[in-house]
Amino acid sequence: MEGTIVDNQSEKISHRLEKIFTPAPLQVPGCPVRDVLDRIGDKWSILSVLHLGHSGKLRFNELLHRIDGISQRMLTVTLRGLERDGFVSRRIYAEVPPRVEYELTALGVSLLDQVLGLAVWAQDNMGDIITSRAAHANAAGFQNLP
Amino acid sequence: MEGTIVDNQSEKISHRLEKIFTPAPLQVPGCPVRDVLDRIGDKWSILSVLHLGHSGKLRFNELLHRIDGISQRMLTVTLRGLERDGFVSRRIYAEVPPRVEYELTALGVSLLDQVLGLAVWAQDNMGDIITSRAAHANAAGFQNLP
DNA sequence: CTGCATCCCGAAAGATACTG
DNA sequence: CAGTATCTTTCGGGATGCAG
Repeated sequence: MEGTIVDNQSEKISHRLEKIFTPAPLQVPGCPVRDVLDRIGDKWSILSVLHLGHSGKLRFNELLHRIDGISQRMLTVTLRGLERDGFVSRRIYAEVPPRVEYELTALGVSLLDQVLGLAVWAQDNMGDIITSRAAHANAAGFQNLP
Repeated sequence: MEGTIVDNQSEKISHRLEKIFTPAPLQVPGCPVRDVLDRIGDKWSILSVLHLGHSGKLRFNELLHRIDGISQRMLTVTLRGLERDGFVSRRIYAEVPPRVEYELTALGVSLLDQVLGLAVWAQDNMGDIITSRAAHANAAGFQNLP
């Protein structure tokens, strides 16, 4: 496999591809890549991580108001998942009224580092994506004209 | 906000966080980050991109057999989405039997580059995640004992 | 071989109301 | 304030059949 776009653009890419495909070829059961991708793929986890990274410690209601569109229930579910995987710490203060603070762990910060790469990429390349979508929308539109 | 874990670990992180949060604070409608994250968050897009990056040009049935667990329908849907966003090119050969080859575009390769960061990270840190999950499973187990 | 159309189900997500 | 409980709705995606 020589001369592909991948090889031409970045030698590092093929090295990392080997690393990913070598142990197990991305099989569904028990594949780390699949597993982590499923987590960060859900609707709210990444947003939560980005906000926690941006603001540091945050209380439940602070997160609830910062993450646009999330419901109380989904914030709870999301935070429980992130805590379970060790990305977020949950600190409860025995006060009245109760106070709970969430913060990224070291593992969470290292995840944030990766996710930021993707987020910045998304911002930088959104123009190209929009353009491509518009082109395909036009092409599709021609098919359906009366 | 000084002295947070984020600041201590990597100065670059805060710079990129600013970049992400500056234009619009991750609002749901029309946010590039959300948009791209939704796409790569679906069950099969990333896997398809990884396989196309690994093998170069691939035919429909080759992809179907390499991506463990995907159905014919979902492969079609996934490839259409990736093509629409400009990540994958689709080349049809007017032959009998018909042949269609898929390949990453330059934009697709640049996405692959980002995704690989995440994939390698996932492999490297899976141990910690498993450990954390086990700990929480035990903790939960105690709550439910008779 | 490629891949669209249709039907259908279970899981995920939203809305709402209630509690320590 | 910080959740939990419950109900309802949405929808991803699997199975199947058909077409170019």
